[in-house]
Amino acid sequence: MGRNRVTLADVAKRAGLSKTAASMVLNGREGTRLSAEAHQRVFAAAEELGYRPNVAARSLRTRKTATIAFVSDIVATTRFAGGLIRGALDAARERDHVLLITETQGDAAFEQYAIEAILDRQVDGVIYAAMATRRLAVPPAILSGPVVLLNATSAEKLPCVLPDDERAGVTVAETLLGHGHRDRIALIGRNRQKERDPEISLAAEARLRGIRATLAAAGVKLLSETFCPEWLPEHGYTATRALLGRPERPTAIICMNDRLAFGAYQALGEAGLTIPNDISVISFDDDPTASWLRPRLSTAALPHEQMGRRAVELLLDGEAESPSFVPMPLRRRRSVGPPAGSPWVAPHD
Amino acid sequence: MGRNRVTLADVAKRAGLSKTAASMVLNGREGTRLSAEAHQRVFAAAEELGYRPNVAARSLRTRKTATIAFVSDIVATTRFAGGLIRGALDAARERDHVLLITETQGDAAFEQYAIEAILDRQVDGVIYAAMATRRLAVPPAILSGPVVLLNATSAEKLPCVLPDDERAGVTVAETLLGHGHRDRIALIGRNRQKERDPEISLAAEARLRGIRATLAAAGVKLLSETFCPEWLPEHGYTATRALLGRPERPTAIICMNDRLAFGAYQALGEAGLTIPNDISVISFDDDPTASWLRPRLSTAALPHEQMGRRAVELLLDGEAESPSFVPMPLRRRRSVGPPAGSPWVAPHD
DNA sequence: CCTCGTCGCTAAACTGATTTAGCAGAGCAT
DNA sequence: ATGCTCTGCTAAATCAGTTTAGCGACGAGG
Repeated sequence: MGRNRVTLADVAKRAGLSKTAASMVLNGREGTRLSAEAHQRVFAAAEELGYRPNVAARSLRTRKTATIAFVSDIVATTRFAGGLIRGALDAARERDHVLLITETQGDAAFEQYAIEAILDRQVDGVIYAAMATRRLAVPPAILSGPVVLLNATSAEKLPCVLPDDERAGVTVAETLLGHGHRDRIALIGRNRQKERDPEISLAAEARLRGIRATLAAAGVKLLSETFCPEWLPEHGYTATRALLGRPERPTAIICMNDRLAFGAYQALGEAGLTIPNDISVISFDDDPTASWLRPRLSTAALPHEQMGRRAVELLLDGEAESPSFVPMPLRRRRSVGPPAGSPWVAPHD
Repeated sequence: MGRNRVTLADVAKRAGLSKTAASMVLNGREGTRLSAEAHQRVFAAAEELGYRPNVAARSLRTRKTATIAFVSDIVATTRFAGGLIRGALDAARERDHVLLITETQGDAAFEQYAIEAILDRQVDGVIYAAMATRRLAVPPAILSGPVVLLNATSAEKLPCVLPDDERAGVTVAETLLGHGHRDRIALIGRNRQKERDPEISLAAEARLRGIRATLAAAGVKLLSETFCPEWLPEHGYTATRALLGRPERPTAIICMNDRLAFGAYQALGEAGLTIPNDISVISFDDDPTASWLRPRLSTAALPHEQMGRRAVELLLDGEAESPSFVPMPLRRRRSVGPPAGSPWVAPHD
């Protein structure tokens, strides 16, 4: 790859100057006393020869590689990863950086290997990303340089980027209240593990907190809270069926994520109920399938692209206070309406 | 990052030998006449000091970076990309290589930039990936080194990795025939553009070819073929509704991809039909949602991980004939059964 | 005793950039 | 004429490895 590349020496020779001069001109160094004419000649020579610096050679001297490592537990392979990487990629490009991607697959040996591989390549910094928003233990080796945690926190109080799940909980609850739902709002997806163990999830507790605070402030209590062993479609399906078997039917269901909502749609469809006429559904994540459903699902979106972008900004530009919370915008679609049988008219959305 | 790393000189000094000796030992060079004892000392010193070579320094001399560029049009961000990257990552790790990821977003300027960025970093080779299986134009700059096309072909007959869509078409048709479906098989997702223009899709034509050849060989004709402007859920929904409005109801529907099948499920559900008792559905891709559906969808899986892996193998190990077709395994789930009203018993699956 | 080959190892060149230290010449004041 | 500063530029060191060329000691053969 690139066998006969033009080197700085070639440029210097063509410009009739020394490598030093060429280097300084091309790097736009201030305070050098090279003549305007020398500048011209160097630029012209570089242009004519199509000169591109050799990053390896440069970084050997400067210890900067303009390369960021994106290390994830397993995120790079899941559907959730796309946005994270894409955002990071964009922000990196804007800063003339490039992304080296590795995956630990949650395996200690792989992690060790991955980290050595990137450290050997002298990356300028590391973005350590998690698939699920959670607290994690950062391998000590990467603490030797700049690190930003993406979708994660750690005991070390490292700079990190997190989705604002609590605020999303507020938004979701407010939306339901705004449509006139009051005392017949059901919640699907309680999960003690996720709520209690920050190493498993930070989202569950935060979303719940936001929802509860908002409803409480409006003097509203949840009709029911259904526990689920996981946040998968089948559990949403089971939970919803159980819900429909109870005497008092809810006017709205909050699902802790879209996969649960997916299952809820299936159960509601089977029961012959229409969304949102009979029951409204609202959720979190904005999984791609949310807009495949009929009616399309209203959900608070995980701002993956923004998060990936923010991580790079934090890493390269510094500043910004540490737990950087990225807002989760509500995707207003068609799954939320006024409570069944109410004379209420939906607000514009 | 890694300010005070141990260098080869440190190792050599500790072993009481020259840098040359240390280098040769650590690289396992044959034909050197260094004593067994010298080997011992170098290994011991490297181990004790935790020596790790500086890749930049090495590659400056050797012109090998043990880095592969993964350039995609837009693939890295979609749900389809995950497996591709994951497979490539795995295969790269096995060969002690690392992946540099960039995205062109289908934009010429971005592409130009991305390619310069990776060429500046002296990557050992490039994997050029497309989101949709198609023929594309390869930017000349990357032809200066080893390239493998992933999920794509080109006019230049470069080495490439493709899913075996035609064989998948055969499998899908065979499955339906195997369950006893004959003359009432409908097809959803015909699309002239996709079938005709290889720069848009290679899959449509290949899948269709496989299906037709197989049915023809069994003396079976398709009941109907429905055209769709895109392969999205809404089009599958519309097409299925249209299908159900016809006098003769199909016993099985082949969808050209899972998103169409998703829409088909919705239409069938609304019509009160049960899968597979009333109608069987089978499809292509194995999108993650395929196993969220009720019943779970039988579909010929795009072998993304295998493909990513194969691309790296092709790039690094060479050999293997060029259009490397990766089989698409059928995920046998619950959406296919014997034709409605038939006394037929489903084969084991 | 001289030459030759082999063994075990090393000095130094080389990769392509950045950076430090400093040189030659011009202009000015003393 | 001498010393000084300023201008415009360059030689050489440096980064951390790999690779080439070859050196000194030793033993064998003539």
